[in-house]
Amino acid sequence: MANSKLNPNISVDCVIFGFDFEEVNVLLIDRGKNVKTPLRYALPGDLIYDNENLDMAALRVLKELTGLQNIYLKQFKAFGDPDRIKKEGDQDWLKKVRTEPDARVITIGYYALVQIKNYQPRAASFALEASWIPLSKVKELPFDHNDIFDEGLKALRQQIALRPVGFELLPEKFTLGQLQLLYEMILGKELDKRNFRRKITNLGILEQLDERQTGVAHKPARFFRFNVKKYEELRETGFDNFKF
Amino acid sequence: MANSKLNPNISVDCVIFGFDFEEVNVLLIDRGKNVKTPLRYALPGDLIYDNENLDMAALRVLKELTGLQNIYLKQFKAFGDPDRIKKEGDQDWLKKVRTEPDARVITIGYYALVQIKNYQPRAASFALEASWIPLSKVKELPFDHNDIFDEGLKALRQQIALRPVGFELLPEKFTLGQLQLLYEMILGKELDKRNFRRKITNLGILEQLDERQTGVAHKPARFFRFNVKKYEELRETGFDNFKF
DNA sequence: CTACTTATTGTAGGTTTAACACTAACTTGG
DNA sequence: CCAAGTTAGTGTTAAACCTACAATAAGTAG
Repeated sequence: MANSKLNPNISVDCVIFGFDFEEVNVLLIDRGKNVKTPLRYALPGDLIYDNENLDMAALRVLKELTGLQNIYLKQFKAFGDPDRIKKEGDQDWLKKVRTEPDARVITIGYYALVQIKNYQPRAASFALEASWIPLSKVKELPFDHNDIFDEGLKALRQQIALRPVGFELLPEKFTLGQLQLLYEMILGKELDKRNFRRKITNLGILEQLDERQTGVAHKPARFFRFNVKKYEELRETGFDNFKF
Repeated sequence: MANSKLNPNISVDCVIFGFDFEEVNVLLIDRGKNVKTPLRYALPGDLIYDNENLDMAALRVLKELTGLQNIYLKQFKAFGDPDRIKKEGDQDWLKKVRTEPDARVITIGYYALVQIKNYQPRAASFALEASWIPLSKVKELPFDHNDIFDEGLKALRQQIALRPVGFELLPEKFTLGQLQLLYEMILGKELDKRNFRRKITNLGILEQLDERQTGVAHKPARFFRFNVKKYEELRETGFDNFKF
Protein backbone atom coordinates (compact mmCIF):
# COMPACT_ATOMS: atom_id res chain seq x y z
CA MET A 1 0.00 0.00 0.00
CA ALA A 2 2.07 2.84 -1.36
CA ASN A 3 2.32 6.23 0.28
CA SER A 4 0.83 5.05 3.48
CA LYS A 5 1.74 3.50 6.76
CA LEU A 6 0.21 1.09 9.17
CA ASN A 7 -1.76 2.74 11.92
CA PRO A 8 -0.45 1.27 15.19
CA ASN A 9 -3.77 1.75 17.00
CA ILE A 10 -6.35 0.26 14.69
CA SER A 11 -6.75 -3.25 13.37
CA VAL A 12 -9.39 -5.41 11.78
CA ASP A 13 -10.08 -9.03 12.63
CA CYS A 14 -12.00 -11.39 10.43
CA VAL A 15 -14.20 -14.24 11.51
CA ILE A 16 -14.41 -16.18 8.27
CA PHE A 17 -16.96 -18.93 8.21
CA GLY A 18 -16.53 -21.76 5.74
CA PHE A 19 -18.92 -24.53 4.91
CA ASP A 20 -18.12 -27.91 3.37
CA PHE A 21 -21.43 -29.76 3.70
CA GLU A 22 -20.11 -31.36 6.81
CA GLU A 23 -19.65 -28.57 9.26
CA VAL A 24 -19.30 -24.85 9.59
CA ASN A 25 -15.68 -23.95 10.13
CA VAL A 26 -13.83 -20.84 11.03
CA LEU A 27 -10.58 -19.83 9.42
CA LEU A 28 -7.68 -19.55 11.83
CA ILE A 29 -4.11 -18.74 11.02
CA ASP A 30 -1.17 -20.61 12.39
CA ARG A 31 1.41 -18.25 13.80
CA GLY A 32 4.07 -20.92 14.09
CA LYS A 33 5.52 -23.40 16.49
CA ASN A 34 7.41 -20.95 18.62
CA VAL A 35 4.12 -19.49 19.78
CA LYS A 36 3.16 -21.66 22.71
CA THR A 37 0.62 -24.26 21.86
CA PRO A 38 -2.95 -23.34 22.67
CA LEU A 39 -2.48 -19.83 21.43
CA ARG A 40 -0.78 -20.69 18.21
CA TYR A 41 -3.95 -20.26 16.18
CA ALA A 42 -5.61 -16.87 15.83
CA LEU A 43 -8.23 -15.06 13.83
CA PRO A 44 -6.77 -13.45 10.72
CA GLY A 45 -6.39 -9.76 11.33
CA ASP A 46 -3.90 -6.97 11.15
CA LEU A 47 -3.35 -3.26 11.49
CA ILE A 48 -4.95 -1.02 8.90
CA TYR A 49 -3.21 1.42 6.62
CA ASP A 50 -3.88 5.10 7.10
CA ASN A 51 -5.24 5.55 3.60
CA GLU A 52 -7.74 2.69 3.49
CA ASN A 53 -11.16 2.58 5.05
CA LEU A 54 -12.20 -0.16 7.42
CA ASP A 55 -14.07 -2.23 4.85
CA MET A 56 -11.13 -2.06 2.47
CA ALA A 57 -8.76 -3.05 5.22
CA ALA A 58 -10.85 -6.08 6.07
CA LEU A 59 -11.03 -7.07 2.40
CA ARG A 60 -7.30 -6.63 2.04
CA VAL A 61 -6.46 -8.72 5.08
CA LEU A 62 -8.87 -11.36 3.93
CA LYS A 63 -7.42 -11.32 0.44
CA GLU A 64 -3.89 -11.57 1.77
CA LEU A 65 -4.84 -14.62 3.77
CA THR A 66 -7.25 -16.36 1.45
CA GLY A 67 -7.09 -14.87 -2.02
CA LEU A 68 -10.83 -14.36 -1.91
CA GLN A 69 -12.49 -11.19 -3.17
CA ASN A 70 -15.98 -9.74 -3.56
CA ILE A 71 -17.47 -11.67 -0.73
CA TYR A 72 -20.10 -10.93 1.86
CA LEU A 73 -18.09 -9.16 4.49
CA LYS A 74 -19.81 -7.39 7.30
CA GLN A 75 -18.61 -5.23 10.12
CA PHE A 76 -20.22 -6.38 13.33
CA LYS A 77 -18.51 -4.77 16.30
CA ALA A 78 -15.54 -2.80 17.58
CA PHE A 79 -13.49 -4.25 20.42
CA GLY A 80 -11.59 -1.85 22.57
CA ASP A 81 -10.64 -3.25 25.95
CA PRO A 82 -7.40 -1.48 26.88
CA ASP A 83 -5.97 -4.81 28.05
CA ARG A 84 -7.02 -6.86 25.07
CA ILE A 85 -3.46 -7.30 23.86
CA LYS A 86 -1.72 -7.20 27.23
CA LYS A 87 -1.59 -10.88 28.15
CA GLU A 88 1.96 -12.10 28.55
CA GLY A 89 2.05 -14.53 25.65
CA ASP A 90 0.37 -12.03 23.40
CA GLN A 91 2.92 -9.36 24.24
CA ASP A 92 5.79 -11.71 23.42
CA TRP A 93 4.35 -12.25 20.01
CA LEU A 94 3.59 -8.60 19.33
CA LYS A 95 7.18 -7.70 20.12
CA LYS A 96 8.21 -9.85 17.17
CA VAL A 97 5.82 -8.55 14.57
CA ARG A 98 4.89 -4.99 15.51
CA THR A 99 7.01 -1.89 15.45
CA GLU A 100 4.98 -0.49 18.36
CA PRO A 101 4.04 -3.58 20.35
CA ASP A 102 2.81 -1.59 23.33
CA ALA A 103 0.46 0.69 21.43
CA ARG A 104 -3.16 0.63 22.38
CA VAL A 105 -5.01 -1.27 19.68
CA ILE A 106 -8.71 -1.38 19.08
CA THR A 107 -9.97 -3.76 16.48
CA ILE A 108 -12.98 -3.80 14.22
CA GLY A 109 -14.57 -7.21 13.80
CA TYR A 110 -15.82 -8.41 10.44
CA TYR A 111 -17.33 -11.67 9.47
CA ALA A 112 -17.36 -13.32 6.10
CA LEU A 113 -18.75 -16.45 4.53
CA VAL A 114 -16.87 -18.52 2.01
CA GLN A 115 -16.98 -21.87 0.33
CA ILE A 116 -14.17 -24.00 1.61
CA LYS A 117 -13.71 -25.68 -1.74
CA ASN A 118 -12.97 -22.33 -3.39
CA TYR A 119 -10.41 -21.40 -0.84
CA GLN A 120 -6.74 -21.65 -1.72
CA PRO A 121 -4.49 -21.04 1.29
CA ARG A 122 -1.75 -18.54 0.70
CA ALA A 123 0.68 -17.66 3.44
CA ALA A 124 0.52 -14.07 4.63
CA SER A 125 3.21 -12.09 6.37
CA PHE A 126 3.04 -13.64 9.78
CA ALA A 127 0.74 -16.58 9.04
CA LEU A 128 2.49 -19.84 8.27
CA GLU A 129 -0.72 -21.45 7.32
CA ALA A 130 -4.45 -20.96 7.52
CA SER A 131 -6.72 -23.81 8.50
CA TRP A 132 -10.40 -24.48 8.81
CA ILE A 133 -11.45 -25.37 12.31
CA PRO A 134 -14.94 -26.71 13.01
CA LEU A 135 -16.89 -24.30 15.19
CA SER A 136 -17.20 -26.91 17.91
CA LYS A 137 -13.44 -27.37 18.07
CA VAL A 138 -12.44 -23.76 18.57
CA LYS A 139 -10.40 -23.62 21.78
CA GLU A 140 -8.60 -20.83 23.55
CA LEU A 141 -7.47 -18.11 21.21
CA PRO A 142 -4.99 -15.27 21.79
CA PHE A 143 -5.94 -11.68 22.60
CA ASP A 144 -9.70 -11.30 22.85
CA HIS A 145 -10.24 -13.48 19.81
CA ASN A 146 -12.63 -15.77 21.66
CA ASP A 147 -14.85 -12.75 22.30
CA ILE A 148 -14.60 -11.66 18.72
CA PHE A 149 -15.39 -15.15 17.50
CA ASP A 150 -18.41 -15.45 19.80
CA GLU A 151 -19.75 -12.07 18.82
CA GLY A 152 -19.17 -12.77 15.14
CA LEU A 153 -21.13 -15.99 15.36
CA LYS A 154 -23.88 -14.19 17.25
CA ALA A 155 -24.01 -11.51 14.57
CA LEU A 156 -24.18 -14.12 11.83
CA ARG A 157 -27.02 -15.92 13.57
CA GLN A 158 -28.89 -12.69 14.00
CA GLN A 159 -28.36 -11.66 10.41
CA ILE A 160 -29.57 -14.95 9.07
CA ALA A 161 -33.02 -14.15 10.47
CA LEU A 162 -33.11 -10.80 8.72
CA ARG A 163 -31.29 -11.23 5.47
CA PRO A 164 -30.58 -14.01 3.02
CA VAL A 165 -27.33 -15.76 3.71
CA GLY A 166 -25.80 -18.60 1.83
CA PHE A 167 -24.93 -17.47 -1.65
CA GLU A 168 -21.28 -17.49 -0.79
CA LEU A 169 -21.33 -20.76 1.02
CA LEU A 170 -22.95 -22.87 -1.64
CA PRO A 171 -21.95 -23.83 -5.16
CA GLU A 172 -23.85 -22.19 -7.99
CA LYS A 173 -26.24 -25.09 -8.17
CA PHE A 174 -27.40 -26.59 -4.93
CA THR A 175 -30.25 -28.60 -3.51
CA LEU A 176 -32.71 -27.50 -0.88
CA GLY A 177 -31.29 -30.16 1.36
CA GLN A 178 -27.87 -28.57 1.13
CA LEU A 179 -29.28 -25.13 1.84
CA GLN A 180 -31.18 -26.44 4.82
CA LEU A 181 -28.08 -28.19 6.11
CA LEU A 182 -26.23 -24.89 5.92
CA TYR A 183 -28.90 -23.14 7.94
CA GLU A 184 -28.87 -25.93 10.48
CA MET A 185 -25.10 -25.74 10.82
CA ILE A 186 -25.14 -22.00 11.29
CA LEU A 187 -28.03 -21.98 13.70
CA GLY A 188 -26.81 -25.07 15.50
CA LYS A 189 -30.17 -26.81 15.51
CA GLU A 190 -32.36 -29.00 13.37
CA LEU A 191 -35.11 -27.52 11.28
CA ASP A 192 -38.34 -28.98 9.99
CA LYS A 193 -37.87 -29.88 6.34
CA ARG A 194 -41.32 -29.02 5.07
CA ASN A 195 -41.51 -25.75 6.93
CA PHE A 196 -38.03 -24.76 5.83
CA ARG A 197 -38.85 -25.42 2.20
CA ARG A 198 -42.07 -23.49 2.31
CA LYS A 199 -40.47 -20.46 3.89
CA ILE A 200 -37.36 -20.35 1.81
CA THR A 201 -39.18 -20.79 -1.48
CA ASN A 202 -41.72 -18.12 -0.52
CA LEU A 203 -38.90 -15.61 -0.36
CA GLY A 204 -38.69 -15.75 -4.14
CA ILE A 205 -34.93 -15.80 -4.32
CA LEU A 206 -34.63 -19.37 -5.58
CA GLU A 207 -34.92 -20.61 -9.14
CA GLN A 208 -35.65 -24.23 -9.75
CA LEU A 209 -33.52 -25.80 -12.46
CA ASP A 210 -34.48 -28.78 -14.62
CA GLU A 211 -31.35 -30.56 -13.59
CA ARG A 212 -31.14 -33.16 -10.85
CA GLN A 213 -28.42 -34.74 -8.81
CA THR A 214 -26.79 -37.86 -10.25
CA GLY A 215 -24.89 -40.68 -8.64
CA VAL A 216 -26.45 -40.36 -5.21
CA ALA A 217 -27.73 -43.39 -3.40
CA HIS A 218 -31.24 -42.03 -3.02
CA LYS A 219 -33.86 -40.12 -4.91
CA PRO A 220 -31.94 -37.39 -6.75
CA ALA A 221 -32.76 -33.87 -5.64
CA ARG A 222 -33.52 -30.97 -7.93
CA PHE A 223 -30.94 -28.28 -8.26
CA PHE A 224 -31.72 -24.67 -7.50
CA ARG A 225 -29.80 -21.49 -7.94
CA PHE A 226 -30.16 -18.04 -6.43
CA ASN A 227 -31.84 -15.34 -8.43
CA VAL A 228 -29.02 -12.88 -7.96
CA LYS A 229 -31.13 -9.80 -8.53
CA LYS A 230 -33.79 -10.68 -5.99
CA TYR A 231 -31.16 -11.99 -3.63
CA GLU A 232 -29.35 -8.68 -3.64
CA GLU A 233 -32.62 -6.79 -3.25
CA LEU A 234 -33.50 -8.75 -0.17
CA ARG A 235 -30.00 -8.37 1.16
CA GLU A 236 -30.49 -4.62 1.03
CA THR A 237 -33.98 -4.38 2.40
CA GLY A 238 -33.98 -7.46 4.58
CA PHE A 239 -37.16 -9.27 5.41
CA ASP A 240 -39.34 -9.01 8.42
CA ASN A 241 -38.61 -12.32 9.92
CA PHE A 242 -37.19 -15.64 8.92
CA LYS A 243 -37.17 -17.29 12.23
CA PHE A 244 -37.04 -20.97 13.08
CA MET B 1 -8.13 10.70 33.43
CA ALA B 2 -4.90 10.30 35.33
CA ASN B 3 -1.90 8.41 33.99
CA SER B 4 -3.23 8.30 30.50
CA LYS B 5 -3.31 10.24 27.31
CA LEU B 6 -5.74 10.81 24.52
CA ASN B 7 -5.31 8.45 21.62
CA PRO B 8 -5.08 10.62 18.51
CA ASN B 9 -6.53 7.94 16.24
CA ILE B 10 -9.68 6.78 18.00
CA SER B 11 -12.79 8.68 18.99
CA VAL B 12 -16.36 7.97 19.99
CA ASP B 13 -19.40 9.87 18.79
CA CYS B 14 -22.76 9.80 20.49
CA VAL B 15 -26.14 10.08 18.89
CA ILE B 16 -28.25 10.96 21.89
CA PHE B 17 -31.97 10.83 21.37
CA GLY B 18 -34.23 12.83 23.64
CA PHE B 19 -37.99 12.80 23.87
CA ASP B 20 -40.26 15.52 25.25
CA PHE B 21 -43.73 14.26 24.26
CA GLU B 22 -43.58 16.51 21.26
CA GLU B 23 -40.79 15.19 19.15
CA VAL B 24 -37.72 13.03 19.18
CA ASN B 25 -34.65 15.21 19.29
CA VAL B 26 -30.97 14.65 18.93
CA LEU B 27 -28.39 16.33 21.10
CA LEU B 28 -25.94 18.50 19.20
CA ILE B 29 -23.19 20.60 20.62
CA ASP B 30 -22.50 24.14 19.58
CA ARG B 31 -18.85 24.65 18.79
CA GLY B 32 -19.13 28.40 18.74
CA LYS B 33 -19.69 31.31 16.45
CA ASN B 34 -16.30 31.28 14.82
CA VAL B 35 -17.12 27.93 13.24
CA LYS B 36 -18.91 28.84 10.06
CA THR B 37 -22.63 28.57 10.31
CA PRO B 38 -24.08 25.34 8.98
CA LEU B 39 -21.34 23.30 10.54
CA ARG B 40 -21.40 24.92 13.90
CA TYR B 41 -23.41 22.09 15.44
CA ALA B 42 -21.97 18.61 15.77
CA LEU B 43 -22.60 15.30 17.48
CA PRO B 44 -20.93 15.12 20.88
CA GLY B 45 -17.80 13.06 20.59
CA ASP B 46 -14.13 13.10 21.37
CA LEU B 47 -10.93 11.12 21.38
CA ILE B 48 -10.65 8.26 23.83
CA TYR B 49 -8.07 7.82 26.52
CA ASP B 50 -5.64 4.95 26.22
CA ASN B 51 -6.71 3.39 29.49
CA GLU B 52 -10.47 3.36 29.00
CA ASN B 53 -12.47 0.96 26.92
CA LEU B 54 -14.85 2.13 24.24
CA ASP B 55 -18.00 1.89 26.32
CA MET B 56 -16.37 3.82 29.13
CA ALA B 57 -15.18 6.46 26.72
CA ALA B 58 -18.68 6.91 25.34
CA LEU B 59 -20.10 7.16 28.86
CA ARG B 60 -17.45 9.66 29.83
CA VAL B 61 -18.03 11.88 26.81
CA LEU B 62 -21.74 11.70 27.39
CA LYS B 63 -21.32 12.53 31.04
CA GLU B 64 -19.05 15.45 30.27
CA LEU B 65 -21.64 16.87 27.95
CA THR B 66 -24.85 16.01 29.72
CA GLY B 67 -24.15 14.91 33.27
CA LEU B 68 -26.15 11.75 32.60
CA GLN B 69 -25.03 8.34 33.82
CA ASN B 70 -26.24 4.76 33.80
CA ILE B 71 -28.21 5.09 30.62
CA TYR B 72 -28.91 2.79 27.73
CA LEU B 73 -25.88 3.34 25.57
CA LYS B 74 -25.19 1.08 22.67
CA GLN B 75 -22.35 0.78 20.22
CA PHE B 76 -23.74 0.54 16.72
CA LYS B 77 -20.97 1.00 14.17
CA ALA B 78 -17.39 2.06 13.52
CA PHE B 79 -16.75 4.75 10.94
CA GLY B 80 -13.38 4.79 9.27
CA ASP B 81 -13.32 6.64 5.99
CA PRO B 82 -9.75 8.02 5.71
CA ASP B 83 -11.18 11.34 4.54
CA ARG B 84 -13.86 11.67 7.16
CA ILE B 85 -12.12 14.57 8.88
CA LYS B 86 -10.41 16.05 5.85
CA LYS B 87 -12.97 18.62 4.70
CA GLU B 88 -11.55 22.12 4.78
CA GLY B 89 -13.80 23.56 7.46
CA ASP B 90 -13.34 20.49 9.60
CA GLN B 91 -9.55 20.74 9.37
CA ASP B 92 -9.63 24.37 10.45
CA TRP B 93 -11.50 23.39 13.55
CA LEU B 94 -9.33 20.40 14.37
CA LYS B 95 -6.24 22.57 14.21
CA LYS B 96 -7.66 24.54 17.10
CA VAL B 97 -8.61 21.69 19.39
CA ARG B 98 -6.36 18.77 18.58
CA THR B 99 -2.69 18.34 19.20
CA GLU B 100 -2.45 16.10 16.11
CA PRO B 101 -5.09 17.53 13.78
CA ASP B 102 -3.89 15.53 10.79
CA ALA B 103 -3.96 12.14 12.46
CA ARG B 104 -6.18 9.50 10.96
CA VAL B 105 -9.22 9.14 13.19
CA ILE B 106 -11.74 6.41 13.20
CA THR B 107 -14.75 6.80 15.39
CA ILE B 108 -17.05 4.39 17.15
CA GLY B 109 -20.70 5.39 17.07
CA TYR B 110 -22.93 4.99 20.12
CA TYR B 111 -26.50 5.90 20.61
CA ALA B 112 -28.31 6.71 23.79
CA LEU B 113 -31.79 7.60 24.90
CA VAL B 114 -32.55 10.20 27.53
CA GLN B 115 -35.42 12.21 28.90
CA ILE B 116 -35.04 15.80 27.92
CA LYS B 117 -36.53 17.03 31.18
CA ASN B 118 -33.80 15.26 33.15
CA TYR B 119 -31.04 16.75 31.11
CA GLN B 120 -29.04 19.65 32.51
CA PRO B 121 -26.66 21.13 29.97
CA ARG B 122 -23.12 21.52 31.16
CA ALA B 123 -20.47 22.97 28.92
CA ALA B 124 -17.66 20.59 27.99
CA SER B 125 -14.19 21.46 26.83
CA PHE B 126 -14.96 22.60 23.33
CA ALA B 127 -18.74 22.71 23.49
CA LEU B 128 -20.21 26.09 24.28
CA GLU B 129 -23.65 24.66 24.60
CA ALA B 130 -25.63 21.54 23.85
CA SER B 131 -29.07 21.76 22.31
CA TRP B 132 -31.87 19.44 21.38
CA ILE B 133 -32.66 19.49 17.70
CA PRO B 134 -35.79 17.78 16.36
CA LEU B 135 -34.88 14.90 14.09
CA SER B 136 -36.61 16.54 11.16
CA LYS B 137 -34.54 19.70 11.54
CA VAL B 138 -31.10 18.14 11.49
CA LYS B 139 -29.20 19.81 8.67
CA GLU B 140 -25.67 19.47 7.40
CA LEU B 141 -23.25 18.39 10.09
CA PRO B 142 -19.44 18.44 10.13
CA PHE B 143 -17.21 15.44 9.43
CA ASP B 144 -19.28 12.37 8.62
CA HIS B 145 -21.75 13.17 11.36
CA ASN B 146 -24.72 12.97 9.01
CA ASP B 147 -23.75 9.39 8.25
CA ILE B 148 -23.32 8.61 11.90
CA PHE B 149 -26.65 10.20 12.73
CA ASP B 150 -28.46 8.27 9.99
CA GLU B 151 -26.90 4.98 11.00
CA GLY B 152 -27.64 5.62 14.65
CA LEU B 153 -31.29 6.26 13.90
CA LYS B 154 -31.39 3.15 11.76
CA ALA B 155 -29.87 1.13 14.57
CA LEU B 156 -32.37 2.51 17.07
CA ARG B 157 -35.28 1.65 14.77
CA GLN B 158 -33.96 -1.85 14.33
CA GLN B 159 -33.41 -2.34 18.03
CA ILE B 160 -36.88 -1.22 18.91
CA ALA B 161 -38.25 -4.25 17.08
CA LEU B 162 -36.07 -6.61 19.06
CA ARG B 163 -35.77 -5.17 22.53
CA PRO B 164 -37.83 -2.97 24.79
CA VAL B 165 -36.96 0.67 24.47
CA GLY B 166 -38.41 3.57 26.33
CA PHE B 167 -37.56 3.25 29.98
CA GLU B 168 -35.10 6.06 29.69
CA LEU B 169 -37.31 8.28 27.63
CA LEU B 170 -40.37 8.26 29.83
CA PRO B 171 -41.03 9.43 33.39
CA GLU B 172 -41.49 6.76 36.02
CA LYS B 173 -45.22 6.85 35.57
CA PHE B 174 -46.56 7.14 32.08
CA THR B 175 -49.67 6.40 30.09
CA LEU B 176 -50.00 3.97 27.24
CA GLY B 177 -50.72 6.92 25.01
CA GLN B 178 -47.38 8.44 25.88
CA LEU B 179 -45.58 5.18 25.26
CA GLN B 180 -47.29 4.80 21.92
CA LEU B 181 -46.41 8.35 20.99
CA LEU B 182 -42.78 7.58 21.73
CA TYR B 183 -42.84 4.56 19.47
CA GLU B 184 -44.52 6.56 16.75
CA MET B 185 -41.91 9.29 17.00
CA ILE B 186 -39.03 6.86 16.83
CA LEU B 187 -40.48 4.82 14.02
CA GLY B 188 -41.73 7.85 12.18
CA LYS B 189 -45.17 6.46 11.51
CA GLU B 190 -48.57 6.10 13.11
CA LEU B 191 -49.56 2.91 14.87
CA ASP B 192 -52.93 1.36 15.55
CA LYS B 193 -53.92 2.09 19.13
CA ARG B 194 -55.65 -1.17 19.93
CA ASN B 195 -53.00 -3.34 18.33
CA PHE B 196 -50.23 -1.42 20.02
CA ARG B 197 -51.83 -1.82 23.43
CA ARG B 198 -52.41 -5.51 23.01
CA LYS B 199 -48.86 -6.19 21.95
CA ILE B 200 -47.13 -4.04 24.49
CA THR B 201 -49.15 -5.33 27.41
CA ASN B 202 -48.60 -8.92 26.30
CA LEU B 203 -44.88 -8.42 26.78
CA GLY B 204 -45.48 -8.40 30.52
CA ILE B 205 -43.13 -5.53 31.25
CA LEU B 206 -45.84 -3.06 32.24
CA GLU B 207 -47.53 -2.69 35.60
CA GLN B 208 -50.83 -0.92 35.80
CA LEU B 209 -51.09 1.58 38.66
CA ASP B 210 -54.27 2.66 40.39
CA GLU B 211 -53.45 6.24 39.70
CA ARG B 212 -54.84 8.27 36.83
CA GLN B 213 -53.99 11.48 35.09
CA THR B 214 -55.53 14.64 36.49
CA GLY B 215 -56.19 18.01 34.97
CA VAL B 216 -56.35 16.84 31.37
CA ALA B 217 -59.18 17.97 29.15
CA HIS B 218 -60.31 14.46 28.31
CA LYS B 219 -60.86 11.10 29.93
CA PRO B 220 -57.91 10.67 32.28
CA ALA B 221 -55.60 7.82 31.38
CA ARG B 222 -54.27 5.20 33.76
CA PHE B 223 -50.63 5.38 34.70
CA PHE B 224 -48.29 2.49 34.12
CA ARG B 225 -44.74 1.81 35.12
CA PHE B 226 -42.13 -0.61 33.86
CA ASN B 227 -41.50 -3.77 35.80
CA VAL B 228 -37.77 -3.19 35.97
CA LYS B 229 -36.88 -6.84 36.47
CA LYS B 230 -38.84 -8.12 33.49
CA TYR B 231 -37.77 -5.14 31.45
CA GLU B 232 -34.10 -5.94 32.00
CA GLU B 233 -34.71 -9.61 31.31
CA LEU B 234 -36.26 -8.82 27.97
CA ARG B 235 -33.53 -6.35 27.21
CA GLU B 236 -31.03 -9.18 27.60
CA THR B 237 -32.86 -11.88 25.74
CA GLY B 238 -34.79 -9.73 23.33
CA PHE B 239 -38.04 -10.87 21.87
CA ASP B 240 -38.71 -12.50 18.58
CA ASN B 241 -40.54 -9.70 16.98
CA PHE B 242 -42.27 -6.51 17.90
CA LYS B 243 -43.02 -5.23 14.51
CA PHE B 244 -45.60 -2.70 13.40
C1' DC C 1 -34.52 -57.59 -5.33
C1' DT C 2 -34.02 -55.86 -0.63
C1' DA C 3 -32.38 -52.47 2.37
C1' DC C 4 -31.13 -47.98 2.77
C1' DT C 5 -31.11 -43.20 1.98
C1' DT C 6 -32.74 -38.69 0.96
C1' DA C 7 -36.50 -35.99 -1.83
C1' DT C 8 -40.77 -34.39 -2.10
C1' DT C 9 -45.35 -33.00 -0.83
C1' DG C 10 -50.11 -31.16 2.36
C1' DT C 11 -52.98 -30.46 6.24
C1' DA C 12 -55.06 -29.15 10.54
C1' DG C 13 -54.93 -26.47 14.75
C1' DG C 14 -53.17 -22.69 17.06
C1' DT C 15 -51.27 -18.05 17.05
C1' DT C 16 -50.52 -13.66 15.34
C1' DT C 17 -51.65 -10.00 12.52
C1' DA C 18 -54.15 -5.96 10.37
C1' DA C 19 -58.05 -3.38 9.91
C1' DC C 20 -61.65 -1.27 11.89
C1' DA C 21 -65.56 2.21 15.38
C1' DC C 22 -67.83 3.19 19.27
C1' DT C 23 -68.56 4.76 24.19
C1' DA C 24 -66.37 6.98 28.45
C1' DA C 25 -64.65 10.79 31.03
C1' DC C 26 -62.67 14.82 31.54
C1' DT C 27 -61.95 20.26 30.48
C1' DT C 28 -62.99 24.42 28.11
C1' DG C 29 -65.59 28.09 26.58
C1' DG C 30 -69.86 29.99 25.66
C1' DC D 1 -74.74 24.11 32.73
C1' DC D 2 -74.26 22.34 28.51
C1' DA D 3 -72.04 21.73 24.02
C1' DA D 4 -67.81 20.90 21.80
C1' DG D 5 -63.53 19.03 21.92
C1' DT D 6 -60.20 15.78 23.34
C1' DT D 7 -57.99 11.42 24.47
C1' DA D 8 -58.92 6.74 26.90
C1' DG D 9 -60.30 2.43 26.54
C1' DT D 10 -62.11 -1.76 24.53
C1' DG D 11 -63.26 -6.63 20.85
C1' DT D 12 -63.98 -9.01 16.58
C1' DT D 13 -63.11 -10.95 12.26
C1' DA D 14 -60.54 -12.56 8.34
C1' DA D 15 -56.12 -13.42 6.60
C1' DA D 16 -51.53 -14.81 7.20
C1' DC D 17 -48.41 -17.48 9.45
C1' DC D 18 -46.52 -21.01 12.41
C1' DT D 19 -45.88 -25.73 14.27
C1' DA D 20 -46.16 -30.43 14.20
C1' DC D 21 -46.48 -34.27 11.75
C1' DA D 22 -45.97 -39.08 7.85
C1' DA D 23 -46.33 -41.34 3.66
C1' DT D 24 -44.65 -42.15 -1.08
C1' DA D 25 -40.83 -41.59 -4.70
C1' DA D 26 -36.45 -42.59 -6.77
C1' DG D 27 -32.15 -43.60 -6.73
C1' DT D 28 -27.66 -46.83 -5.07
C1' DA D 29 -25.40 -50.66 -2.69
C1' DG D 30 -24.92 -55.13 -1.62
